[in-house]
Amino acid sequence: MSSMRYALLSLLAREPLSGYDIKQHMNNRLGPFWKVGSNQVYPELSKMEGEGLVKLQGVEQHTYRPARKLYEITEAGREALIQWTIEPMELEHSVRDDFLLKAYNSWLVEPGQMAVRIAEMKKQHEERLAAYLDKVKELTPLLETSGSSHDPIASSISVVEFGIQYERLYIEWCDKLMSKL
Amino acid sequence: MSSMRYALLSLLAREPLSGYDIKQHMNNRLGPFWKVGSNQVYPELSKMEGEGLVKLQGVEQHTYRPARKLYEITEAGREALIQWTIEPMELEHSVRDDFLLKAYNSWLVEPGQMAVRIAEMKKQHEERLAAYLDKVKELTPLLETSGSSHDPIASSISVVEFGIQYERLYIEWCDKLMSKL
DNA sequence: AGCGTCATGTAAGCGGTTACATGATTAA
DNA sequence: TTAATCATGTAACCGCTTACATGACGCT
Repeated sequence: MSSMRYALLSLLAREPLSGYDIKQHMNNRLGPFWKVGSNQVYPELSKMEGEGLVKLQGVEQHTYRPARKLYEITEAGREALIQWTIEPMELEHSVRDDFLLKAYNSWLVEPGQMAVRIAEMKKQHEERLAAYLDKVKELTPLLETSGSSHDPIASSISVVEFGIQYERLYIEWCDKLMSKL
Repeated sequence: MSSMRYALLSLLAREPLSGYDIKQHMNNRLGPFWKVGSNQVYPELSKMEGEGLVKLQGVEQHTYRPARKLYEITEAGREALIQWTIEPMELEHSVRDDFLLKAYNSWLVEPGQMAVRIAEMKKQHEERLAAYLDKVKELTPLLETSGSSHDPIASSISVVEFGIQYERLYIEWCDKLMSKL
């Protein structure tokens, strides 16, 4: 019932991966949208294997290295993922960002100290924006020329573009906050 | 260490409230930015009272109704809140929105079905946007004419304005998704 | 008669974070 | 020599969600 398992399936629907790969993809590539710890990945993969949503494609063994267990999605897994994707949903407590809460308290603190924090936050979001822009540059040439809506790259780009717009809005908001001090 | 307690203190820094009030403020007023359950509010208030961050201002008793315990923030609580607010922080896994994950899977599903979900999501965000706009209209006349950065209303407006921009971006993004189908 | 509001709280469970454990290799 | 990378996993903890419990009033 957790959406975490669907995040794993989302990656496996595109290519076979090991638990380690999945962790890396989420923490580095798909960036800070979704993160996982190994504690979640490995047990969840085992569980899903038991339910037939995922199966072992093979095990790579490089002499000295630990065995690398490659998983692939099954037909049942694909269908479960599609089902979940088209399932109706309600939007929940959207943004639970500590910095928003701090901004809510900005009237309590000295403007000078607040300004430092705003500048720091802005910088971090600028870095994230830059990373997302790089990501788009990296993905765009891989797009199918046909421009089909069934191209996974197109879906990836849509999500990253959300991230870009989000970071831009955050940066603008920081500027506005700053000017109000 | 949880930021939840600072959310409670943030409200109490503005006015004395009961546990019930706090819950209502978070779930209705400050809207879907932050939500709490009673299970968290009441034990946390007790704990904070024990730590001297908050104290009982009095207990209202309306014959038939349950006793209403009004809490106010202490000087120590105020200082703890200010400390937390000006503390440096790093930004974490920002947006963990199920719908983004679903968009990431949109290449797997029929455009027709996806279109329905996008339209639904867009509508929900439009409703939220309308609620935020109302909130700003309600807050703006309460602003101090001086326009001081120490006015809590100004801080409230900043936060709601973030929400407005966020909802606008989300709506635009839904439109873009739709046009790509 | 039944549901919603006010007002306090408790109990159970799960999901996610942080840390730990192993063990060989390669780079600073 | 210390740290990081690859690769799997386990253990402990904590915060949050959902549900339950009480009890009188007021509205439909």
